[in-house]
Amino acid sequence: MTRRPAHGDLIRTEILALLGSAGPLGRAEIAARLGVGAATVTEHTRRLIGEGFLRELTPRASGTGRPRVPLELVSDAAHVLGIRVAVDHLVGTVVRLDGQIVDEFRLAERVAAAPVRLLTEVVRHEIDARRDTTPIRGVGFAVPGMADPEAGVVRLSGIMNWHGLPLGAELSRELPVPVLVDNDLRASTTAELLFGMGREHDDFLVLGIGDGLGMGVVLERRVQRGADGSSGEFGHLPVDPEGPDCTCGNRGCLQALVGQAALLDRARRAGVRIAPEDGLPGLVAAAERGEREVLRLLSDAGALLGRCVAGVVNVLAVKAVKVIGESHVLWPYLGPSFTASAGAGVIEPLKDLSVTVSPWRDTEHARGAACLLLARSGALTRTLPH
Amino acid sequence: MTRRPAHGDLIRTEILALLGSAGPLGRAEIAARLGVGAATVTEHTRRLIGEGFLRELTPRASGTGRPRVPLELVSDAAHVLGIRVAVDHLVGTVVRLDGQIVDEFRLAERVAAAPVRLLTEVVRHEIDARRDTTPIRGVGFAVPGMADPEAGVVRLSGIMNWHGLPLGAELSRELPVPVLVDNDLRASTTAELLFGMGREHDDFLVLGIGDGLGMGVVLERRVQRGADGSSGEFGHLPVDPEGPDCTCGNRGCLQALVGQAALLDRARRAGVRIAPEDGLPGLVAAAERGEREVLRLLSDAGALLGRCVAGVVNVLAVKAVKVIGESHVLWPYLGPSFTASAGAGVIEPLKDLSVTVSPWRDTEHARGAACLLLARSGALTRTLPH
DNA sequence: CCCACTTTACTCGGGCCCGAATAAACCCGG
DNA sequence: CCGGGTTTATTCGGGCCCGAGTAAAGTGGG
Repeated sequence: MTRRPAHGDLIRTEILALLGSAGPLGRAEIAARLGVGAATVTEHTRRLIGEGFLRELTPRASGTGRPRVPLELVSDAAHVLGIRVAVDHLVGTVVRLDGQIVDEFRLAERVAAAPVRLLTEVVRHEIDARRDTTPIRGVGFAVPGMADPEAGVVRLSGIMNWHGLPLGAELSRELPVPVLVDNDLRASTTAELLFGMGREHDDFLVLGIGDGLGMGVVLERRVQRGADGSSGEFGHLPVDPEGPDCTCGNRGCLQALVGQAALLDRARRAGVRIAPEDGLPGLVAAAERGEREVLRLLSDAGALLGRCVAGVVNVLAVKAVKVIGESHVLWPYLGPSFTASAGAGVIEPLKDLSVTVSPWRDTEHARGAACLLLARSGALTRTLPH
Repeated sequence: MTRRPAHGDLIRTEILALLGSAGPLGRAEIAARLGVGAATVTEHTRRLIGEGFLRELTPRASGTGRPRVPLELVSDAAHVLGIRVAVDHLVGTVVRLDGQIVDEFRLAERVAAAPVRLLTEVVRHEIDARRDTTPIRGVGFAVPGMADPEAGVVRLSGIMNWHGLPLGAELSRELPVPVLVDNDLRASTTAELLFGMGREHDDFLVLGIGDGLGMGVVLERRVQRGADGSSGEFGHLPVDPEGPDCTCGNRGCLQALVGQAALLDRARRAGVRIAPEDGLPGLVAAAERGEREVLRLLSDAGALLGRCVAGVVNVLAVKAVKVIGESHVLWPYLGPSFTASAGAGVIEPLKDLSVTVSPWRDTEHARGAACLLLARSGALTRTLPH
């Protein structure tokens, strides 16, 4: 019976994201596209203009009728910082209101042992360096593992060895700006909702293929979190009770069969020569060389992935899937069988399932982390530190 | 960007359902349990009392402080009719505000060919018969197949041979009360949300085991519908690409492996003697006799089901599953392996997944259909026909 | 018996969203 | 150049929800 707040400013956020991705629009068109009353748009835009987030352009007559007044997002009115925390490095991005990255950096630090101290240091440095230009209005952190964004707690991150770490609270104490923490894939899912798939779909899945396999779920334009923020553990979908042991303690998880490590392992055991130090690139290279075993392995993996995704698609009846993650470089080899198998496994009314893959860089989760802030535009207007 | 209405009166509905299942409560306690402001409860209860749906009981001092004024649901203030439409019969229930069934009937009619005429007739008769007692305020229909409750259209029901049948619109024209149409499992899921699992969980799954296999999904106290209301097709989860053909046209669907028909078929092929005319009871009898093959078959089926459910649980991070459907009579034989396998397939933080089975009768979907009305209490207060 | 104290319930002002009515700003044709 | 038509934007009143403050109705101690 816990009534979960829709963490306010939903329409504000939608207006900003719409103008950020679809360019200047008149108020009437904003209302139409968002399915919102015209009065609501007038009221919100008035305030957003006052806050400097929007700007009116000169009216342009469009044939007949009163000319619309296009509203433009002032993209640089606010910047937010997004940090992706990985096991052996950090990626940071400075992101504008329209979701575009204006700056990025990478640090080869292992933060697992003393996350609060190290992250505080990095963020403080970045905030200070930008004090004289567009100031940073908030920081988002994308972490691997199960993170509860409401509480700002990392419930369980095996790879970081964190258990119930109250990262949000501790960083909030140290930092002069709002702090949000979420799972890395959900962060990128949020970015998709605001600036990617969300432009065309209210319901979609985000399949994250990388070290692990994750699934972001968006239903009715809400990123689903599940109990304690532990949703999206697609990699631990049980596939084969007789399958190999998984890091999670169970057997035959999807990830233990077609995760990155599993693919490498199986390729090597099939006799493919991949040097220990170049994992994923080695696999790609082998595929590019046309090694039969690798191609078959990847094709089978794609088919299995497609079947599992089809299962989720059938249950939730979504019409679109976006594929992201560092293993996207394998997509030329996974994709065909994935698409075929997903199509074959999906019920008739969903046969036109759209599967999208787009270029992926390490910065994407960091951008997603920044988008956590943009998704709660209310956080952007808190008073800045003096 | 379609903004979906939360089909109003959400709090009204929650108040009625809470009082219907938890007995008389003071306003303060209602507010606390629903996580709603006290002012909101005052305002709503005032109106509900005015409408005759609630009644104040005599204040009872509870130790110290101002005595609470318990509010009681006037269960018989309104009745709704719920009709389950099955391929070879109809089940009707008259349901009170608290979700209890006050009357039920069963008709061995095949309505597939002329549904509007037959259903109109049945409902009109029932409304007329009750005109002098508590009048019927609305009718819900639970149909097999994909139904879009917003539009009231049955998109696709193979078993009824309906394609895009606008049942809601046509019945609305013929009937003097509000009409709602939904998929049968989602109807029962709605009943669970109001009066069952929903009392303890905001997020849960409803596994429907019967002729087909379905899955109702409740997230953040909302019954998910998916695109065009076609969510929940758990039975067509692709399990084995080499598996048997399924009625849906694909191969190796879960339902083709462990649906009722599949189980019967496999039992017979394993040499178990079950008369053609007693399907499910025959299977139960064989299991009760302790036939090895049947027990193993059912145990394997339970394990497979549990694994598939675990997959969905992992992705959505729900903490509870309710099992309903006519095959619940098999649960003594499916259940143990189901529970074990679901537990084994679920990630660590979800290991305490609660699996509940409760007695099931044919009337349940009909009750669910009635609950569709109760879930939109606004529909109950439309002016009655003269 | 009256006065703190506690708990419950209500009132009030404000925020947010909407639909309908109104105003604004243009086109064009006579 | 003026009024009808059209599209855009704003205003206004109402519904719904909330938090904070206030009133109500009891208890128990001095």
